[in-house]
Amino acid sequence: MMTKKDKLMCEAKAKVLKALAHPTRLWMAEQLADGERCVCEFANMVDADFSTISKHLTVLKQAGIVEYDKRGKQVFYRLKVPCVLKFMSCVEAVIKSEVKEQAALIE
Amino acid sequence: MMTKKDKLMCEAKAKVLKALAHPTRLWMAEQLADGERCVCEFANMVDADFSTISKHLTVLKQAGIVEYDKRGKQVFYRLKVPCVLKFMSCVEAVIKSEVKEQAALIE
DNA sequence: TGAACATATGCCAATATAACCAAATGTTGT
DNA sequence: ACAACATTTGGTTATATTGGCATATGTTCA
Repeated sequence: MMTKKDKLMCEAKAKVLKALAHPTRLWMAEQLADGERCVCEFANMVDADFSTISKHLTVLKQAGIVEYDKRGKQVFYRLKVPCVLKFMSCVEAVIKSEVKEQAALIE
Repeated sequence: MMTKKDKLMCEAKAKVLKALAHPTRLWMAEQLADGERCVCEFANMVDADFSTISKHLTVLKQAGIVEYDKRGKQVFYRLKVPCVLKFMSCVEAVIKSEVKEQAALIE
């Protein structure tokens, strides 16, 4: 049975996953594995409006994945819970498994 | 720079994450850690329309997270890449970190 | 063959997300 | 105080997701 407690817990977890479940946000989170970045750096690296990038970072912030630091005019974001990226090797395994199957179908 | 290749890769990964980023789907995936389940079992465990459950399972299937097996009238789903659940301990760490911070604010 | 059952699919309405532009906020240096 | 800059916020529109209902498909058993 999916209890009320289960539901609440899964909603909380889903929120975190959802935050990472966007190509741009995921990419930015991965970049932060190398250390903090300011919003302006992302603006140069990603092809999207400045405000769009800012909003994506806000989503990551609200999910508890990143934290930030205002220094002067700039805002620096960094990973708060770096383990989120360790998961990516598994996600890649899922993708590889799919690709393999599709390749097998073509044969 | 977020290259075209980066983008494609992140889109693929995001698709997998997105599939898990729904409370009901996440819960169902977690249940499958204990072994396969048929759709009818989920129907008894989750408070949602049968068709809704079926659709959620289809999303997990298309993301490559689960696979199924038709046996008689029933369809059994099981985890295809079990490591996806290992990530949950990290997701829980994110949540705990948030809860702690909020608790600290109240003090 | 036909009834009973398990699951999937199509359609639709409600809601959530994403992106851009324009405008607001906050900071630094003059 | 003002101009220049970095970032956030609000408004709007386009698109995607979700969930339920009704319907279709496929299987078993009599």
